[in-house]
Amino acid sequence: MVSSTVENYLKALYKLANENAEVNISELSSELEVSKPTVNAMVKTLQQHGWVIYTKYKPLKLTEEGRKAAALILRKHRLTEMFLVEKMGFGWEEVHEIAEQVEHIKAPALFDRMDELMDYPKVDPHGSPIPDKDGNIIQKDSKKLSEHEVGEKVMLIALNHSSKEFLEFLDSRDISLNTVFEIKSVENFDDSMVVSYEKHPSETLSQKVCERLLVEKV
Amino acid sequence: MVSSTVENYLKALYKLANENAEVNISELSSELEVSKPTVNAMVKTLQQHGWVIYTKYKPLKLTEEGRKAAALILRKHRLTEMFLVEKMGFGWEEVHEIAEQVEHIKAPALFDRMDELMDYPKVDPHGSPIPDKDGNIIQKDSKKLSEHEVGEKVMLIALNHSSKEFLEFLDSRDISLNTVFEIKSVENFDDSMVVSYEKHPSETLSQKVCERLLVEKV
DNA sequence: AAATTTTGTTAGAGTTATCTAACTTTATAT
DNA sequence: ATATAAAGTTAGATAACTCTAACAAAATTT
Repeated sequence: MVSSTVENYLKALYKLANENAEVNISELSSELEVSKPTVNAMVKTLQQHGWVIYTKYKPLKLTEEGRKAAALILRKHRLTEMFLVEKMGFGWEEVHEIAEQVEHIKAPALFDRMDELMDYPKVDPHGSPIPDKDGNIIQKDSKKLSEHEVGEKVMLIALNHSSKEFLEFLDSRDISLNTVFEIKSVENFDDSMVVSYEKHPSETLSQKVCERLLVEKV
Repeated sequence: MVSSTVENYLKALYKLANENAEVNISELSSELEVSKPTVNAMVKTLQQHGWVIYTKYKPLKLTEEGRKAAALILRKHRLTEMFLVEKMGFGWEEVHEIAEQVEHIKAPALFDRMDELMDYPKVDPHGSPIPDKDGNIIQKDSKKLSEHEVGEKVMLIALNHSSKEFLEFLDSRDISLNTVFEIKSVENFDDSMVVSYEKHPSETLSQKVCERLLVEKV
């Protein structure tokens, strides 16, 4: 049986492979906060599962089976997050740590039931897509709020990064998925944006925030 | 942080201590299906946590802290089982294996929320009491069906053992918690009982079954 | 092109949880 | 009360996962 440890390496590899296609041992090492020799050793295990192709001194390549196996863990993670929010009343900033543990549970029926009870949700509480049972993932296309221009109306459909701190910041400004922003102005100096939405006629969002909000035009 | 492995030793110790007060290394060894030297080594870990008192060649004694720590794991297990049945539509025969994994999750909020959503249940789906947050457990007193006599009317309030096979047997006879039996006759030869309940005017239950049904007079 | 930095590997060791084999202690039976 | 059986311990080994120190290879800089 695959250990949680191995599953976490696979998840990290998948995440980095989505950003860069090729992944270094060093990158994995800092992503997982373990030493490079530890990653080096673990690569052998991943290779034995057929999840990665590796030759000495070359970058890691995730195989199709690796991609699928990782997506299925992600599926468990995101179904759990959605279940915790939708069916158990947790806030979107509380669910990541719990899902980090629940995702390793070996009980397909549990996740199938969550899926069913929520009527097969397509995204998690942060707008990230939930892979299907075959590990296929449909990424809705969206742009960063920062890429839009004055006058545009856009709806928040997902978040780029979902740290607790960022989620709490959004809570404090009453920003949630599906919030519709109208861009009032863009500050040239620091790329901050002034937007209006719902009961907030004028709110300034820093560039850092605008880069993390994924929106689509409405 | 306490590993699941250690938690499983503690659980087993707690279970055996409820049956015998004093527990042998050998008993633990066969309960957990690990070798005696392995148990021997683990006892040192349990001792370091202050969960057990041990001197060479003497039986193990669970401490009060050990009892409490074990009860809190049992609490997580039983809340999970009840949640799976009550809120997720699982059958009582499906939940043990899942709860066996979920009980090791370190997220008090998850279990508090289950508790709250179910309005603080007192028993799990098999009628076993759910320990409170301080590890206190209220054992309802009950007798085995086999200890009752012809003519008595009794209600099923819990099960002694909850193997999947036994639970499936009960399902097949439409027996569930709160089923009220009237004892029609007792067979001297094999101690089987003929009972009537609900839509079953006459059903024969073997002694083995009658010993596993915990009932109270109605 | 050589020097430096970054990246990757090897070697050796520690921890946790497990095993078997061999031995000792305690309990049981004749 | 001695022999046998059961229970417990010690020693030594293994597997998974981690580390640091030292070295080698590859990439980058000057």
